[in-house]
Amino acid sequence: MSPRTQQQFQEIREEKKTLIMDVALKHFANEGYYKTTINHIARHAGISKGLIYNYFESKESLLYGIISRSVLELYKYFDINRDGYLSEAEFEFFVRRIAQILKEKQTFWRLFFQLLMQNEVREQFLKEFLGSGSLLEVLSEYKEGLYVSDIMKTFMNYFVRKKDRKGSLYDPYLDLTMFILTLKGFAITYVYMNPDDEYFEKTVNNIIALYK
Amino acid sequence: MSPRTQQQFQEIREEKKTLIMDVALKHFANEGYYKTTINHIARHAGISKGLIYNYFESKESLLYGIISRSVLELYKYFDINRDGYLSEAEFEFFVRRIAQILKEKQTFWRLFFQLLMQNEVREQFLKEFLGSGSLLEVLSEYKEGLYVSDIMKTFMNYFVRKKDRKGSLYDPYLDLTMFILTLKGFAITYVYMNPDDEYFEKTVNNIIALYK
Amino acid sequence: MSPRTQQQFQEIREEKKTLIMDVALKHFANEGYYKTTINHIARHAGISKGLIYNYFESKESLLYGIISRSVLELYKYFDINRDGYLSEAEFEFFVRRIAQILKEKQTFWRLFFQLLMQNEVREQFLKEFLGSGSLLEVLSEYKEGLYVSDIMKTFMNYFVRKKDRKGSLYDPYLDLTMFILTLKGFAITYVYMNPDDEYFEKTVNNIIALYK
Amino acid sequence: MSPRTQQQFQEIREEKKTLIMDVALKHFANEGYYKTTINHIARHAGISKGLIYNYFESKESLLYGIISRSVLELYKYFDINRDGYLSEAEFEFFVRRIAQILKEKQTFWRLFFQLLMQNEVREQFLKEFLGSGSLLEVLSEYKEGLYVSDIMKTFMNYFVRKKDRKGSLYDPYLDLTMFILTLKGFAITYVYMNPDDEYFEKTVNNIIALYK
DNA sequence: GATGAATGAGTATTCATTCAT
DNA sequence: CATGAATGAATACTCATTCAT
Repeated sequence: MSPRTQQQFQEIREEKKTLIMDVALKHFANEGYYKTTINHIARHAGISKGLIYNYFESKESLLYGIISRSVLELYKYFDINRDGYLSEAEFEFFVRRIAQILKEKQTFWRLFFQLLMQNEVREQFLKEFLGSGSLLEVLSEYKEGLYVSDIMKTFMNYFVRKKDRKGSLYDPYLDLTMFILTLKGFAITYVYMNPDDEYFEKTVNNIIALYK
Repeated sequence: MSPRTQQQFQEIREEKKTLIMDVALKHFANEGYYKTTINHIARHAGISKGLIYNYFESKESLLYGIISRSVLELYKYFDINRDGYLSEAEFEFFVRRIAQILKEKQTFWRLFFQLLMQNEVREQFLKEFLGSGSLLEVLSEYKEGLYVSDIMKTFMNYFVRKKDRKGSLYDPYLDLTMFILTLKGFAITYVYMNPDDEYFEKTVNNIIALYK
Repeated sequence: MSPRTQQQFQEIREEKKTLIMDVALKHFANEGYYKTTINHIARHAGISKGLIYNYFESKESLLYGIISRSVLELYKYFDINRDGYLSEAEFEFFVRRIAQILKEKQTFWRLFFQLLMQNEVREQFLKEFLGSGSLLEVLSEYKEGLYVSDIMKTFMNYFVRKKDRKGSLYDPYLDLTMFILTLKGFAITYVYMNPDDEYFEKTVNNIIALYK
Repeated sequence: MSPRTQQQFQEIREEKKTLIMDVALKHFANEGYYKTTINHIARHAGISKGLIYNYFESKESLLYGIISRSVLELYKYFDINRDGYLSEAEFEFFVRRIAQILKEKQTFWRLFFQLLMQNEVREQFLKEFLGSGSLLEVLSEYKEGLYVSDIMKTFMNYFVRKKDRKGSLYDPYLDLTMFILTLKGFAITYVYMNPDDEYFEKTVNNIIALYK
């Protein structure tokens, strides 16, 4: 009979928020943001329409919430060393890590690429979430100037160093471009496929072999 | 003052249809299919809402019309020989052709990838347009069984033949996968960039060098 | 540590009720009844939404509570003698009293006039609160028949008696109408102005001079 | 079978806009702006919800449309001479005119006072519609400095001139304040009453007698 | 063929009210 | 007594589509 404590309320809030975001992500990713109605999300989450608005200001802010959450998780999962130096081993680790995250968060990546393909959303989206240097940058675009972000500088540095091994004809910028473009192709290919496909691993190995 | 002939009518019809599709494509690609209203299209095409329905049954069929038209054009532009044999020269030509089409039809490709990223649309879309073998298949997915389409068979054949040159450790299926995945990454990278970028050509050459 | 007595509980209840009504009045008056949400009131009162429903059955009954309270206060503040006789001194006192109450309860009067201006609310409102004769009647309307309420009879009586002084051409009903109408104009003018305006007092004196 | 001309469309638009505004005004004035739903208006106008949005951007802009229209009409009906001079005859004419407009546009005035009584609306409303000097200013407030508007200056001038007749003790500013306040009381009294009331005319005459 | 007024089903959003704790 | 999560009916607004002219 005693009222719920502040903490209990907090827990309920967190759980419900998570539930809503999980369900929404699934449907946004599969049916598309516009085709997914708030009603639909509520029904599949087993809650009322109104409750969603208790936790999120609008459909759009729900979308932002989902992305923010995933971006934060990405940072935790995946923090490249910021000294700007990437060893070959680290390079390989990086690629494998991306592949792994792609598997684990396949649904999020579907949403990510979906938004990325919409010109209008794209602009705002990139500005909002790619400011601080991240894996997302690698998989989206790197338009702003010349690889300004930390992660891009780190990679550039890595490919420049390869020049010593590869000879003077080697164009590190081209190799970087090719690497990122290949990574993107890889991501987009497997984001809609069963990642247990035997060629998933083979492809990863091949990319590493090509650009290490 | 003489009444228009049947053919003149036909021409007017075709012109109007083209106008509508051009305007619609531009807005679908840039603002997104859902965010683009029929009203918007009509206003920008300088015609009335009703007229659009004179030429297209629905918004969706307008979308289909646009895609069909482009697919048809693709066939004209780009018809790989159907004997299933692809020489090295033809392979190179094929890649350069894709790059060129990407440049010329950049807007269409933006729409294409946008739709491809939406799971639900994707299914129906692929079934509708990829049945008869085409470049689209290469840039989308090749889920249905094992490369059933003609074009895919042709490519598979090409990469299998490479085995003679590359030795028995060479996995033609992996190479094909890598090639297509790279092509996809290339397409997605440049679909939103200025194609006059100097690295556009360099990248094309590199892809050819890697997979020829 | 001793359990609270019945009376203490009662006092707490009264305090909370007062708090809620005070906050609600302020917001109803300033932002309008419809634009003011229960949530808003709760937040500004530093309590929970639910608690409001512990004290008031509904938003509407909260409104009624506020008005009832003010009406009761008005009676306390301001009880015209019921013998139906109003001396000139009493008349003057009455007008000054109204001006004073207008100053002190400015917020309530804002709410009062707001409700009065809504035809639908108006009907019900007037029936509910003006039945027993009150200052409110003077400042709202006096439609029901011919001045049936006590206070109106008293005033009518006052103006009729003035006829002796003013001569036979004098129309006491017209003078009463003018007096009340002027009072209303006065109220509505100052309900939104700073009542420390120097013309506030001057106007009061003028009204008294005109209708005493 | 020939399509409608541009002018026919224009006429339809005007008619429908008028219809919608008429119906909306009636309900806004009687049931209140917030209690009146778009659905309600549509049903009573015998049209669909959607059509209202074909003519007005939002519920609020419908309200603004209604007010603008009436304000424009007021200007046409009622244009005080701008030379700043008001003869006694013109003064009388002015008061009678107001009374007449009050009768003719009773519904509008109900809406007007309703909005005026809502603090929040009030501010924006006054700024929007009272800037250029008008009857509305007289019946609302005259807060901005010292009667800056033309119409107010004209009146001030009128009352100042009265000083010659009334003697040096006469306070023209007080008299103006009283006049306007009385006018307001008059308006508010009759805006909800049957204007055929015999005292309507008598009151008008009395106001003229008092302040001419 | 061409127009744009008209429709209505659908969508996001709000908010008074309830109720388990 | 007190809390705020939860509900759902109601509301403003959108937009593809129809159709009379």
